[in-house]
Amino acid sequence: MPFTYEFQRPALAVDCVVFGLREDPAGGDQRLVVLLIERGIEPFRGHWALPGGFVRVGETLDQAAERELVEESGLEVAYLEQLYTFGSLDRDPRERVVSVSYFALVNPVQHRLAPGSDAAKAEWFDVRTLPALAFDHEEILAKGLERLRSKVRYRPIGFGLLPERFTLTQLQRMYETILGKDLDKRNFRKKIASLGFVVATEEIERGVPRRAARLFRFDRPAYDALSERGFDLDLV
Amino acid sequence: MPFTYEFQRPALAVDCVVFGLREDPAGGDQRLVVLLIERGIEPFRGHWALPGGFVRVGETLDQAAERELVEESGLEVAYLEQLYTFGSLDRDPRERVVSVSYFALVNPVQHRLAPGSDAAKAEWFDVRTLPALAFDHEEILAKGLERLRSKVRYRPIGFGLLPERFTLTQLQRMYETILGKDLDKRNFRKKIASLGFVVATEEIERGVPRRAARLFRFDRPAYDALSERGFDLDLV
DNA sequence: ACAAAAGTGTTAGAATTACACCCATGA
DNA sequence: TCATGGGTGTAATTCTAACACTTTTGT
Repeated sequence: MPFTYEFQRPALAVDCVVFGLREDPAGGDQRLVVLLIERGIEPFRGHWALPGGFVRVGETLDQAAERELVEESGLEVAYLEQLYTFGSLDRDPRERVVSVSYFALVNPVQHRLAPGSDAAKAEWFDVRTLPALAFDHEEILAKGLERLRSKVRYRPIGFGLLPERFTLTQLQRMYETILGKDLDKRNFRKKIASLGFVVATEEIERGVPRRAARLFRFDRPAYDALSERGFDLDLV
Repeated sequence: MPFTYEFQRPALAVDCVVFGLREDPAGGDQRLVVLLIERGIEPFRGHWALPGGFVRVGETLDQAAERELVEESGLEVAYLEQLYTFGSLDRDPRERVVSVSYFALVNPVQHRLAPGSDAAKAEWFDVRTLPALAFDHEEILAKGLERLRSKVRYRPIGFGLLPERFTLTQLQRMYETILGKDLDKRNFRKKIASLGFVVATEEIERGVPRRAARLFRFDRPAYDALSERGFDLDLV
């Protein structure tokens, strides 16, 4: 080992803030939800926590985050990005653990959860009514929410929360749910149309008890081309 | 140790992308410069690298970043924030090292460098004409530049690159240098005046061979009050 | 026929951009 | 007196925000 003794090798973990959208069972409202795991082992056994775990040998940080999500919940994420690294000295009561946090979005078909081995159970919680969390996970979650709310305004990440094909009303409701405010339907559609990377498909909704809406999709190549040439979106 | 063997304890380092502004000796141009260290030890001995080093026992990540800056260059930073954590497997030829990168701004009076012990020498480089860097430091630096250029547009961090008291022309030139484009003097001043947190002092420049400009300062309490009530700036 | 959401334009006000000259100072 | 940057306003244009009714479809 070429390093002198005073350098530390803290344990290295990843923790994931996973967001989804869910229809409120009572009332037609939509809610922003986050995935939590009930811890099956100490410390904080029985407490709710963000899905996560230790980084393994030969595994990058991104890989560790994705693996933990699959292991603990069976999820495939539509969007994953690194959030922030938490390194206070006493964030884990066992010993020093540095945690690299991630921010993930999953679309509605993924919401069926298959809890894995080291998690007692996994559940979606409305971000406005969270239980007390283990470790410093409240701080991590707050950082994730902040990132979602700011980034969704200028990058097309919100599509990760929707199915492949979506209606403009679904798209608008997604923004309304994340930003916590109502948007004007006509102005919203004007803006979306002007962007050029939300394109109509030939399909329409099926099986709805009303006039069926046209389905749209996010055209990533079109977006990439635009953002290459220094394009700025400012959605909403 | 409560952890099973397959978990890794990579060495943990911090690396800092430190920006400053410098007057071009030839021609009145201003340049955005970044601090690099010539490595005095292997690996990459003799190569230029970002200032940084290993995190010590009992030291948070932020503390490690600040300490490294003082040790390697004698700098006191005006602004420091965490940037991104790099965890590819082979970024260090010795063994796995995970690096938490930081992004720092220093003001001009700090530009006198006092190289420390484990750095052969420290020097400022124009960001447009960088040498080849050690490790994955080019990637880290690119991330830092990207962060600076995007964040400076909506947060008042650019003041970290200026002296306490500055003229409006200095402020404008700072934005022009970072963003790489010219701004209109009258529109720029109108915008700054409308923000309300760049306030005139009683002082004017001294010792300049021309009409002296009024000095302004950044009023942090005024900014904090504004940004509390959901204010959005959109500088420039 | 009715309920429920889909779809569609215009106008007023606000914000942004383009643009040029006189002033004060020190050398 | 000259060179240098300091300081200032207006008009055209673009963008944003407010606003309501008709259409389609399934029950």
